Amino acid sequence: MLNPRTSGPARSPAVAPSARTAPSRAPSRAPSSPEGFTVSARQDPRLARTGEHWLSLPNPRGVPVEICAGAGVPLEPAAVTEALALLETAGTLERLAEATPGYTGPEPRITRAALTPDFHKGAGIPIGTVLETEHALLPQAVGSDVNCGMRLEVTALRAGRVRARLDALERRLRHLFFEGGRRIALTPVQREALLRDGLPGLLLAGAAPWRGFRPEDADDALDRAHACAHPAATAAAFADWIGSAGGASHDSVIGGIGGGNHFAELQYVAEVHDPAAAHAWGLTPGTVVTMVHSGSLSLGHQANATALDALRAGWPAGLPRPRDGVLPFLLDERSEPARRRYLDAFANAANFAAGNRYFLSLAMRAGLAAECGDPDARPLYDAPHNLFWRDGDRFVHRKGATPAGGHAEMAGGPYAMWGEPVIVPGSMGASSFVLRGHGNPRTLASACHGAGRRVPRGASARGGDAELDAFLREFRVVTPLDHRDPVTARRRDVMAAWRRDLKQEAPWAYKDIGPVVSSLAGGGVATPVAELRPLLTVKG
DNA sequence: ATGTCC
Repeated sequence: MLNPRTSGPARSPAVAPSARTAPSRAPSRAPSSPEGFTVSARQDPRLARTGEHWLSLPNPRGVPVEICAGAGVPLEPAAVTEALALLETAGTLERLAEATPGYTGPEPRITRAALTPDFHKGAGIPIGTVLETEHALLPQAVGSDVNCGMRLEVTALRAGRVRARLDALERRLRHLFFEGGRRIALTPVQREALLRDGLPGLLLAGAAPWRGFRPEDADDALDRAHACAHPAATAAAFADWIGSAGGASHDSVIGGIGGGNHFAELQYVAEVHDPAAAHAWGLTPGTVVTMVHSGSLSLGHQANATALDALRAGWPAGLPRPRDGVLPFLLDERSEPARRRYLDAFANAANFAAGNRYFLSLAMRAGLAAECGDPDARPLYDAPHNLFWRDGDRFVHRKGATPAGGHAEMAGGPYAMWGEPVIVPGSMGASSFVLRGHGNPRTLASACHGAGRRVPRGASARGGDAELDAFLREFRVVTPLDHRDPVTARRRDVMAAWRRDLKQEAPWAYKDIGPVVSSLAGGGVATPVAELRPLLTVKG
């Protein structure tokens, strides 16, 4: 079922995403947008190619670092520099253990790292980093949008039915998401249940019948909870939100999409690459799905800020703070109270994010139900890409990297047969992919979380007006602003800000998804199951 | 990515 237009070595399952070519007027490159942020891997002498789909990053600390990226993936030298700086944290850990009074624990270490093909520069640590440590926890290796992730639901609707109702759906979803239509009622007791015990906790505690809710959602949440439900001892860090005004009738936070690259999208299965797995997962051609990309809004930021404040305050006097600002927790007794506060707030934020993706999916269900008939939507997966996983004193941190377990990692659960669903969204207007993971140890069983930014934020704000207009003519984008409304469109200041933000997320600000997905497939990290194309995008 | 400060 692979696209015959793709040429490539027979060994690498070739993927030809139709994203760049299929929507005939879609801008695939932007001559006016700034270039020069990325190079091909062979132009960066710090990288060593070890295979068709693999590079290594030799470093003075001798930490094994594998990068999954074929020759066609553009890489950002600034992000390579950032990755090298991160590895110096190994030295920080040594000095911190020595300088911490009474530290007698095992030597804290960075044992392994991997970069996914979408990696690009982040705030201190590249987005697309997988980091394994022992006896040390790095909040910044998760990122401040704790449990940002993807949720995919498969509906019983066909693309034709949705396409015929797009105008009405657009109005309906605008109302649901941006005009007070979501009306998600949560009592303080329910908010606390969500933050402490996650979505299963909330739904099993006796869910209110929100629009779109199905009783089976509780079972689904339990079945699929895995790492997304983090029990927390307390939700004290978020007492304000739990008890905030609005309470039982309306919540102004939950149900928000967020900004940046976050979205909720109606898509359909355009191509099947792995018929057996696609059939098992309900991803048959023409099937409509809802895809949600969102995080913990302000909660993760608060958790992260709390941790960093504690780390700075407890930093040993006389030990210089690392230049890159990456501060680790040691697993010693002295840092335990602060670490506990962070772990609880982290768990609260992670639970909020997964719950919020559920509520965003409910809004999509409600919109579909009102315009197209019962979508009978069932979650395929909720995949966190900013999170850490703990196994004793070993931590696997993923920042902008998504789990891609294989049969072994998924044994005993609903994904044992085909491996873990890996949701890789393309840039706006482009195809997205569902893949299945193979548990490849070279990436610590991780895949990328998207196409990856190619042009830094801010830089991409310049130029690209013609391309943005072409994009907006081609694709249906629902935003808080109706740019086609004559009154709104006359507010030049408002429209300028809106266009600036949208341009930062435009297709030309991102890498092509094709070589990225081909790297995952060829490298044996995850193989494509189905390709999805957008019908309607809701942008926060 | 976030929501807010000057």
